[in-house]
Amino acid sequence: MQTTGWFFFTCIHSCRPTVSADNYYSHRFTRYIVVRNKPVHNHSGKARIKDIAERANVSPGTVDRVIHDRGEVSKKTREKVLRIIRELDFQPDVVASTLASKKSFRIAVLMPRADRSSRFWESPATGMDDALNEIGHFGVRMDHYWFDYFDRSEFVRQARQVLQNKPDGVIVAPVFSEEAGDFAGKTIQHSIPLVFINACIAQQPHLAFVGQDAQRSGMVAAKLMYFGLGDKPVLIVNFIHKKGNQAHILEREEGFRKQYISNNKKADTILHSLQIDTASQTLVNNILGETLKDRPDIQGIFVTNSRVHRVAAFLEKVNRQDIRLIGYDVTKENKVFLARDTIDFLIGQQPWEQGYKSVMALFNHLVLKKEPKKTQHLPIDIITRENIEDYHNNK
Amino acid sequence: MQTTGWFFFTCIHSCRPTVSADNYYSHRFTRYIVVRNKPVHNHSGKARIKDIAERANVSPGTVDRVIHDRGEVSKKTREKVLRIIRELDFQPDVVASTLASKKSFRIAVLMPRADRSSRFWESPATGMDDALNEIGHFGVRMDHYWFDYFDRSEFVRQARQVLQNKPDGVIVAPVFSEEAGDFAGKTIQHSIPLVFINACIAQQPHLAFVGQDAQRSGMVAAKLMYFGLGDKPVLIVNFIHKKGNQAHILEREEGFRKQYISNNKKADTILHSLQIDTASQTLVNNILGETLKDRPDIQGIFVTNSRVHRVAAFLEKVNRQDIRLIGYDVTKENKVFLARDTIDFLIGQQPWEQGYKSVMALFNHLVLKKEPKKTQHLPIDIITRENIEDYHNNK
DNA sequence: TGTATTTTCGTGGGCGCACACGAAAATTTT
DNA sequence: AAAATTTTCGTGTGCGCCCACGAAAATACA
Repeated sequence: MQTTGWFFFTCIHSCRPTVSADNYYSHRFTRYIVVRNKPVHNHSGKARIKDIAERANVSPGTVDRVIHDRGEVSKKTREKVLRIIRELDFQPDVVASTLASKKSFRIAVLMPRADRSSRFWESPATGMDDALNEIGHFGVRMDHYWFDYFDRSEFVRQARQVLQNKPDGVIVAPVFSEEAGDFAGKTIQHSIPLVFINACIAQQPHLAFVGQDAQRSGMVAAKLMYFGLGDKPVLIVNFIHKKGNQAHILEREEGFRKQYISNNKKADTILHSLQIDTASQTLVNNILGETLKDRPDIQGIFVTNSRVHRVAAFLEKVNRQDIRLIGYDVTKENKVFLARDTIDFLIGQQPWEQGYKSVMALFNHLVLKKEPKKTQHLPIDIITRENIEDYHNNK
Repeated sequence: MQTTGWFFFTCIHSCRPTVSADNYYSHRFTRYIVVRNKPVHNHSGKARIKDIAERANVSPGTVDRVIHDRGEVSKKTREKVLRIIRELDFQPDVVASTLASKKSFRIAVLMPRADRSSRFWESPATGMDDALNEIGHFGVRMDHYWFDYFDRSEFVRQARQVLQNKPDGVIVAPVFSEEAGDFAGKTIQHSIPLVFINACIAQQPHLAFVGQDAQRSGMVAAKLMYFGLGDKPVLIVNFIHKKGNQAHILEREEGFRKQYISNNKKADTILHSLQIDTASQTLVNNILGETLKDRPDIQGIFVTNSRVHRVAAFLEKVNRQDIRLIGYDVTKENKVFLARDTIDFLIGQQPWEQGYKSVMALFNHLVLKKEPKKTQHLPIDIITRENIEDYHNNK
């Protein structure tokens, strides 16, 4: 890749007109003339179907049939062609191929819509759009099937729609893990490649998973908390809707606990865990208020998802900004409290990248025929008041 | 983008054979027949050169000449064609265009080689390679012009080489800002688009800058330091080679100071700054040893570049791991100390992304004819022992 | 051995665009 | 008004691959 530069370029342009010695074969009867001493590759340095055909003494059509496994080729020729393909390391020209086939790929995206309760899913969607913009020329199309983050039945309905429409590839956010598992199973049956975004159902076969290592993100949070607090007691808050199924949120707590305990030299570190199943600020205030009355020694709070702004609002209300607060995701609400330093750190999931990379994974598979990395863990971003602007800048 | 899905796809495939009603024009004399009521777009939904030609009553060749501003078109026809192009919102098909033109673009990359003193530049190179892999089909080539990070004259020599070879686009790491400024000026003269990577010379016109906001990264470091230390004195260490010119490294210190002071409520925060111009560990030990003897109250050290591992080694030697240590970049050496918690945080620059995005910026400009974002600030990564694995995972 | 099938293959016409070539129209010169 | 230029334009070929069509070769059957 380093040495193909200037000289080579000159060569391309000056030599081209004289090199194209095509049509070595002309008729079925005369068969093909094997041209010895002819360079393996044509001027562009890459073997073409025509080159293969010449070498194999067959027509381009036959080579094409072999390449696409379209049958109608005798075993013997097939093998000869395959051998030569390997010999010349033939790689079909994606550009020409796209142009000729005019085939278009449809990617179905099954993910929560961004609503007032959380705008989180806006960013992945943007990332997907941006990716599509770069590769749309290859005939890749995208269809969105949105569902409400808390509406299990809508998920199921939309999933059914997706299957009915038989897309060429699927991206799914497995918010409801059981139903998503079913869905994943079915895509496999139809041999539709599937990419998990944001969370993963490891048991189900999939083309790729793009998202964060939940447990490790919890560990990072613990690290930050410990850095600021040392061996002081910490409260963990899970906002979990009882109908939702958020395995990866629990993993975050697990990671946090593991790390925090291992950091602490003293044995009496107190980690208190709290489940809150409500969106009402008043109720949150009550619950937290009582908890803090019970344990006035609590110096830090870790919230395992983006609803950390609820806790922040509470802390400001009771004037306890001294308590260290760490949560997830750069949302509009959280940004306000981060700016005021009530929230100390947010853990970011690089949502834009998640969208971008999921599309790219499918693109690589469908168009370029290259297998993407199966697990694409995104960096765990730590967002502070100071770096938040960059975070959104180029997304 | 959302609504082109299934139905449309069906349409493409079932309608295609019957739609292609070409050759509406046949001879110069008969002129072209204006077909009324014919749909604006062809079956694929996008206008082609041929469609323009029909509408304008000219031949495809003429349209082509207009599109490429190749002259030989009367003013009147030219304007008519342009009007119709706008009307139909014609966008040339990049795929077909690439295939037909067989033009190749050469990107010249002028950046430091990764050597034993720092492997940092390995990652951007990888990112570039990976990007090239995705877009190489469009005839994009890349040539590297490496220089030694400390060798100003080699930079100049290589820069001259680049200009001599007249590439179609340039990516440069402006390590020596004066010389890089000259170079940038010259690329402009030759109207070669230029992308700054890692650091930027804002005065020079450029297509894009991909890198970090240096000052803000210093602020983040300060935030972390303050989170752990509160109002305690901190030492800032700059490893600056006197011959090098690293404006952005000084910006990091500036950002750190600004933030640290604003965080502190007390006025007596001590920030002590130290310049070290040597690679020798022994000398580093001596200098740091004396400094710490002078000011035993120092509780944290901020190192403004990747040579933080020197300080870490010292701290371990004198058994002062209690001192908080923050530096830059995930290098092999730094990783060791991060794993042992001697280094508390590393600030990452997403080097892989820097490489990837610089190439993509040029690709967008050269091939897709879309202007990339001019300033692409990457997120400021905070790397801890806990999240370091992900950081390298998919790069 | 001759005919009907089935298998295996070659050919040709695109895909949308770039570009060279030469011919027609417009303009200038005699 | 005819000839010589210059300007403007249409046509044809090809980029590398896909795919439909039909024809030749191989096999089966009578």
